[in-house]
Amino acid sequence: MSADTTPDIVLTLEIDDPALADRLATLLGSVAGLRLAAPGETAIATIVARDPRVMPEDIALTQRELDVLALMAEGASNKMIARQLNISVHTVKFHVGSLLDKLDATGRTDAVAHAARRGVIEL
Amino acid sequence: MSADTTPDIVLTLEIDDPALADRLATLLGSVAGLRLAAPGETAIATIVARDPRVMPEDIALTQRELDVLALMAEGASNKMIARQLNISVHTVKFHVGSLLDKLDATGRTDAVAHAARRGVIEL
DNA sequence: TGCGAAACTGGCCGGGTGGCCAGTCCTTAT
DNA sequence: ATAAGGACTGGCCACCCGGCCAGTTTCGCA
Repeated sequence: MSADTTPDIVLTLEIDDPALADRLATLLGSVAGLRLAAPGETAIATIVARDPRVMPEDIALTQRELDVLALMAEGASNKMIARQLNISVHTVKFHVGSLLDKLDATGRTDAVAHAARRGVIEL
Repeated sequence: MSADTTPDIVLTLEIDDPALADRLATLLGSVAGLRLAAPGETAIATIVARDPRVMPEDIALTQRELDVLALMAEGASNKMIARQLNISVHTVKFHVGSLLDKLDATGRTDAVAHAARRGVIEL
């Protein structure tokens, strides 16, 4: 019955590696001031550790490609991107084409999805 | 010089609320077996707590819209989606149109990005 | 029993998209 | 000097996308 005004910090684990999840659960279980969420309970924060399987190969994108990619993720059309970056629509298409190649995507939607998955961009 | 075979679990914090980040950093700092990552160091896991800003209002999507949305996120064209779901391209466009409305998106790329942000789909 | 919502389909059309070709300029590496 | 790669631009063209119109069927709910 402490008079502590702040309740425990409730955490959830989203960890692919079972062994790591176990170690963390054990370590955190004995820390006063925080605890793991009960089933169904909504946590205030989440500990994530995804399999870094496909991560290692980070695609080498040029700065300009990253510029275009970011605007693509915002749903911008080639025309809008061209205006934003002060370049021609043709140049935008050129960069988009390069992105489709490097990201192994079939279209701009696929490119954004792939980039997000690989952590190249943040949605 | 302990003979412990397992090194510390290295964590990073990605927390919007500075106060919460502080509390967590303090709590975790005194736990043996884990520590926060040094600047530039790559962590094995990340503790995330995003502002639950737009989260509360979960968009009401029909099952069919979810089907279409999932395939859109895979970069599928309307034609491919139509074949997958055994419906006509017109029907696909119909559902895509509904998705653009509900997700307040300007195009399919934007729709997928919005859906991913709102947790409607997982990339 | 009627009414709305969801799912489905068609035609039409302007504008967007992506692929292909070719070319220039500039900077860095060999 | 001589590549080599990045950024940039143009034209051309088949195809896709999204918006508009209109229509049918099926289901559950009042």
